[in-house]
Amino acid sequence: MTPSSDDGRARTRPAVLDDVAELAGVSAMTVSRALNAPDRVRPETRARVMAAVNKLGYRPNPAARQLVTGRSGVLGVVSFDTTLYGPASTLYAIEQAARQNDYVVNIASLGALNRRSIGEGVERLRAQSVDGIVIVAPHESAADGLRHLSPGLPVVAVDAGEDIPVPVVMVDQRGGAVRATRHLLSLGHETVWHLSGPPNWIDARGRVEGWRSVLEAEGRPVPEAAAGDWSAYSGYRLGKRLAGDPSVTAVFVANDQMTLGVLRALREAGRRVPEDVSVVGFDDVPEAAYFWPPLTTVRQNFGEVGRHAFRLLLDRIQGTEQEGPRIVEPELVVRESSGPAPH
Amino acid sequence: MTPSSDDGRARTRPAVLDDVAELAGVSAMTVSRALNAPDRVRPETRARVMAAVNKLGYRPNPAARQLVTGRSGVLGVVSFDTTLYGPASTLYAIEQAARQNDYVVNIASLGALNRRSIGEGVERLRAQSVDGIVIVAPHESAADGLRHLSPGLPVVAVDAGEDIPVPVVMVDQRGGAVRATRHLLSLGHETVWHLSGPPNWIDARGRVEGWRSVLEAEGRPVPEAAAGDWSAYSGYRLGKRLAGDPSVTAVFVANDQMTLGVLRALREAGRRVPEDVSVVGFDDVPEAAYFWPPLTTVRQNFGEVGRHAFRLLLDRIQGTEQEGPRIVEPELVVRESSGPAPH
DNA sequence: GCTCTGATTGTTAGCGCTATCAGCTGGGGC
DNA sequence: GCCCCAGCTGATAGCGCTAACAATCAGAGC
Repeated sequence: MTPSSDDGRARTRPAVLDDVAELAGVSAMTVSRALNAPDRVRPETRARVMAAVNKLGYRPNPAARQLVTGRSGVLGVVSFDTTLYGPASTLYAIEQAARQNDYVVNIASLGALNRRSIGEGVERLRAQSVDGIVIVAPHESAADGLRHLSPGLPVVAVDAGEDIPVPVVMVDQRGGAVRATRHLLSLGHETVWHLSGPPNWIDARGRVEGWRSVLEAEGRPVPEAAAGDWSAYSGYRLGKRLAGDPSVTAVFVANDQMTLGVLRALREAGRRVPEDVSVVGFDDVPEAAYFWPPLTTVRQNFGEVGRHAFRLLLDRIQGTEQEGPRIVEPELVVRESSGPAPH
Repeated sequence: MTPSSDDGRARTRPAVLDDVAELAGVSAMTVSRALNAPDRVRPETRARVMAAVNKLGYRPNPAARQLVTGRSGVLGVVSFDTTLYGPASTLYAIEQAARQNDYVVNIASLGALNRRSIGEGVERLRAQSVDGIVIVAPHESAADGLRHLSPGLPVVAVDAGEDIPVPVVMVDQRGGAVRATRHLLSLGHETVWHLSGPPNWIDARGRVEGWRSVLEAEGRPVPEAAAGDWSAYSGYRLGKRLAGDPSVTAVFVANDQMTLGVLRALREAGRRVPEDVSVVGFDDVPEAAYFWPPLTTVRQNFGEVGRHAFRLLLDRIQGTEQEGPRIVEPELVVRESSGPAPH
């Protein structure tokens, strides 16, 4: 199992293929085959080789292997701020999927989101000879950056909108927003206000579109949407403005963090949730069920997104261009922050 | 800047060192030097080489370089659940620091925390020939796993407790808990209850110790601490029990997520915060200021932790064994969830 | 003029592995 | 008996790069 230490001599350098070959009494090539294509070696020989491998604690040198095969077994993930729940969860899912397929994951977090930084992230990974890249950056600059990619490396994107020269896995933001808005209308609210995410974020846009489309289809007044920056602080600030307007009875907020701020603003203004105002968030972060009141929100299945993205990338790397699912449907989770419209 | 495409011929294979050498009219070695040790090449020659590099869009092959130098420029980070705020922030900081020093980061997230999984994570990274590893796993099993590491690879740990055969960067959990507890006592509370994290987590233990030590030093009654699992749900469940006991006027909770659950439990029981019960959390997640009421909590500077860990690892890789700071002091952030004891 | 020195460049070899083809064996078909 | 083929193993070469040493050259010193 572990390198033997029972032979008295101190270990000088790590074992290489030739050491194993010598110990097993075969050629280096046979060792290589025993490891990489076991069926092409007689079982008995294979057993001898494996014994030698274990005895010496041999580990293949990936650099040498890559040099000759051209593949590294490493995937790159370019992402913005992996501290946020969404990107972190997606990254996590990609990493899990990658591990199960014997890939490791190399990350390039971006300090800022713009076309240049995306390009830099990709270049940094490419310089490491990754076999493929997943770009998690649901921002319009990402779309922009993706159009200027140097070719020759499999790339897939997550939540990058349409009109992109690479395959994209996305959550149906629009659909999620539609569900949230319909839910509020179905509770008797005359219309629904919206606090959006930053307008240059792809998913923020999708949510605005979904929300607006429902109101328009139903012939409801469409209040102006104010944009936050995803933070609880921005939700609080915008929420204070909304709280002062007694005609506001239903608010759909772009994410759960902002919603937390909105809830506080409403409370400070003495408006009860859901009796006076119904609130619906987006994401379903693990804490959403413990907000006060427990938050009705739209759950994004980031795990599924990550797994699809990995699968799509793997297909491109292997040239097996089967079309996997690329749209993940979010799900409305009704809790207590939404209720019947006050009369 | 970009590979030239003005030469008419279609690009067949990526340029290698010899291609650059030929175009520049020098030997391969000179190109290598121009790239890696610019002062050892005449400026004029260097300029010719760089021109050829740009013209061909040449990128060094890291596998080939690694094969001969023995260094990969890759660091590994082993971490448990990078979805959580703490690990995610630490990872992020490590990655940023690594980037600034021309390292890239490979991640190995663990699905479970036990001795075997830690070993597997390390092995997986080691199999990729990383130059060093940071282990972010503040769990007793990590400590255990660290004692069984195969040697020969620089490793540092984050929050791994004492008694570990590798250098450790840690947040002074004890100190943070002491500050939180003293703060509550200073507000006139007779004693402080504690809801802890899982007992086999190193930092959960440190917080318990700090809390207990203050109560003992002050001769206050030491209530039994109940253990949660870091989740808001567990905080809610444990909080309900505390909420039923009217003698409870001050609670120190092991992290902010659990605190969110506690706040909800108290509210449901009709106990006001901070008028009836003061609550202090730990971590200062970005949302803590928007809890209701805004949360008094202990801020951990994960960024600093990550940077120190990287620096420490780099020192070990380079053999420059200067002692950097290894303890990061957390800071009490007083907001509105703590107040004077009721009489 | 001649040697010596330092700056610059080139040559050789090899890092550890696998692709490719060659060699060897034994058994089946004729 | 002979050939052929499949099954297994080995020899050789080379992936792209850099460490180590060798070679070259101009100018300094005598």
